[in-house]
Amino acid sequence: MNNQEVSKIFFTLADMLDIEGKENRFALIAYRRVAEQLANLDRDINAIAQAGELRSIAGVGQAIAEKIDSLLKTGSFSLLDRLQREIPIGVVQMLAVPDMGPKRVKMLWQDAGIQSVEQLEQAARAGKLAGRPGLGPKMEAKIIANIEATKKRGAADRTPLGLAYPLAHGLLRKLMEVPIVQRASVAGSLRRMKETIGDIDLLVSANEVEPVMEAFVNLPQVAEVIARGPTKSSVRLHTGQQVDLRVIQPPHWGAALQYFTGSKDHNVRLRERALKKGYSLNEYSLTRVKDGKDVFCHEEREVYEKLGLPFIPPELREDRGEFDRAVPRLIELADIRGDLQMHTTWSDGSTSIEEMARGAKARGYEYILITDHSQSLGVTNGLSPERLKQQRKEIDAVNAKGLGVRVLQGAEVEIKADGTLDYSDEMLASLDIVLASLHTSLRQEHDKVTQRVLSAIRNPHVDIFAHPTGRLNYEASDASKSRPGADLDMEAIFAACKEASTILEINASPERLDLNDLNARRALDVGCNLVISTDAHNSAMLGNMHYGVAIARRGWATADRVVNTWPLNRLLKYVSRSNLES
DNA sequence: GCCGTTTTCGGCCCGACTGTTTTCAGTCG
Repeated sequence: MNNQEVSKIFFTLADMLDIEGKENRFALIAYRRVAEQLANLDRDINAIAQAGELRSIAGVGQAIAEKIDSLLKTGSFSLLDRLQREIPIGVVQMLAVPDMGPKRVKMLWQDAGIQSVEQLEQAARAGKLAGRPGLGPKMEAKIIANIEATKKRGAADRTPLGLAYPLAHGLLRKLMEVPIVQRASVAGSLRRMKETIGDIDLLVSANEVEPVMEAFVNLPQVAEVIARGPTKSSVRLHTGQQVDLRVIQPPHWGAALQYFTGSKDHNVRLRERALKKGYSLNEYSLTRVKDGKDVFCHEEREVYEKLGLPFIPPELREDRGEFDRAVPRLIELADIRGDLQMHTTWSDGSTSIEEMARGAKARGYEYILITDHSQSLGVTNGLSPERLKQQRKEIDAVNAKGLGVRVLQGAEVEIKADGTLDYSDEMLASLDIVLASLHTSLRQEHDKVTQRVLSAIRNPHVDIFAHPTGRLNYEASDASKSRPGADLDMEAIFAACKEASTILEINASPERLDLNDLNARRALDVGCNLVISTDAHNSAMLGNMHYGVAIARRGWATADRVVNTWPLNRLLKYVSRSNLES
């Protein structure tokens, strides 16, 4: 059982106890906090259990540690067994319908015998919900609409970052055109740059609320207004995403931005700390408990300062130790000096080498690495050894033009199903920097695919292991192209990369983001170095770098551990040194 | 159920909006 599966069981356990309605609500909070921690863990839960270190996980005490142990050894524990016997799974699934919480689910299950989302829909359509306690005709209609919307959106209830980011900033630009708007920002998981986004949260400060709300709900992207109050409105876009807008008075900006950026768990920890310092914190201000005096924070930074904390960047606000560990200066986009994965018209890209070089120069880069595909990847027009030699001549010619950016020759070399590489050692030695990656036979079983990758990582000519897991995460409309990553032993991969000085890539392409944040953090803890590359297939895609930087920041990366922040001579020395060492 | 520069018991973050209500419960974040 992996981390995500164990996490899910604790979420479901809390849901079942919630429906049952007998358990102390703080116990539910405890189970949910642990579920959240498990989902955010950067090490394998089985390894932690074997080491007897379960209680080192925040929120895990004696009782939950025993439950996890039992779960990993036997697949269940007694409380879970009992609840699963007593509560049909369809009843729990009703909680996924918006406006259906534990109280309503329990009431409809026990009083009306409704045991699934399908039965809930039938009952609502038959008019059998209205009239029951707390339910009227409006809620009945809403539940039908909610079920329909859920069906329409399908399994993908979260929006990939690469889609949500431009969408949200487009809306924000429109809101900033409203004359009375003073400041505006994205908030929530989007500001934290999570790889997928639930709702898009926007925050605006203005002295007057109504004109902003009016502009918001009338934006052309809005399909439906879900809620509209004096400080907050929620809408659904034609593209399906829910967007929440909060409008606050200018003096509240700092507290409000902090509050609406979350995460929820981060905020709970922060407010606990505030209480210990004698303040109550809400989205408007810090309030001194002893005399009720409000302390306004015009800037978000002041909230942390007044509580005696360093500023915690949004990407770290996940209750993953950010209050207990020293917060380093994280890498920034401006630290990036070059891009070390891109494709050109030589293989499956649509931009020439020279155009890529010019695009990189425009972004202020000092160097780029051309990494067209190797020969066996036929669908991408991968390069034969002969064409690779011809490409070198073109690169030399581009460098001779003095564009102000150094073009290096590399390749994205396929790690074939048997673990061998797609070019001879002699060919690899002729390249400046070599990437190796998986595109085929991703579904090999755990040990086989891990060994295959380990042999590539240990090849002295391989400098970078690119998009390590191979996962793809397309938006819902294109979900058929999505796929989970290979079943790799990441601990073994990280250990081998450290040993061989092989660099691990964070692929900044929005449908990859691979390594993800948790893997990046673990890789850094183990001692590996990273590279952030766009994998651009045209010069516009070089602009995806900021997504990769965000993932690195979420992994607590400093610039020094990311090799494409280094000057070129340091980078080249490093990769040649690693060749010699191995 | 967890936890402790208010430690082994008594606390546990804080508020907005809707619908169904005559003052609030339920849901959501």
